[in-house]
This record gives sequence, C-alpha cells and structure tokens, in this order.
Amino acid sequence: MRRSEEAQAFFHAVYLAVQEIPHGKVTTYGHIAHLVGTPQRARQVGMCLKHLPLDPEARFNSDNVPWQRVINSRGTISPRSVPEGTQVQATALRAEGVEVRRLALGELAVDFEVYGWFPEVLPSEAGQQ
DNA sequence: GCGGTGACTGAGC
DNA sequence: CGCTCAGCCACCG
Repeated sequence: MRRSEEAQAFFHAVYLAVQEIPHGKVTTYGHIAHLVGTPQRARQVGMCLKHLPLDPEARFNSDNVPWQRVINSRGTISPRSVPEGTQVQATALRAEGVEVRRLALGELAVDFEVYGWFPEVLPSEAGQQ
C-alpha cells in the first residue's frame, strides 16, 4: 500500500514548501505547486494538506506544517466536505494576526495585497544556484 | 483494480 | 462578472 516514490516525494516537497510560508502570511495552492516544480498540480497540493497527519509523531503533521496559510487563487478559504473546516482555518489565521473578512455569500477572504507571500524561489533554495 | 471524487486553476464563452 | 471545461492524479470504496 506504499505510495509510489514519486508521489511520496511530491508530498514531502509540498510540506516543506508550506513550512516556508512566514508566520502571518498566506499563499495559494497554485503557488505551492509552482514552487515544487509542478505548476499544474494545485489540486494535489490541496490533497496533501487534506491528508496531513494529525499524529504528532509523524515527520510532517498538522502542528509543524502551517496548512492554514494556504488558500485558493481567489483569495478565499476553500470550502470542503466538512463546512466547519473553513471556520477552523479562519480562526487559526486570525490567531496569527491575519485579517479574515466574511464576504456576502459566507466566503472567508484574505487580502493578498496585505498578507500575500509569493516568492519566485524558496528562501531555502535562494543562493544555492 | 477500476472509477468516482475533490482543501485547484487558467482559459474560454 | 459568472459558469463550464479540461487537465491534474492520489485517495477511497
């Protein structure tokens, strides 16, 4: 039942990239996909976060990976199967100083102009080439 | 093992 | 502006 090595590498890269997002900032699924070299796999980035382990013992888990800092390209918190999930994410973001506005249709939005983080290259990779 | 599903997105109407 | 559509591909039944 092991994931293919390639898939595992992808999950790994995504989690590392998400950990690079500074406290109090946000970015998009698509941008993370770009950073890990597969710009067309924004959807899979979402899956990586969806399946982020809760287990504190895991190499990557919901405590050491700031999953809440990833939102969609429209600047809103993506709806999910469990509606409460979006509220949990909004609360987590507000807890670190990010302003989350409620739009008319119940959408939860963050202003990229203020909180966006979109480097072309990961800080950890900068200066290595 | 196959097929539906989905924390996505940019393009095209 | 809003809606569909096609890629995307690991997960889960």
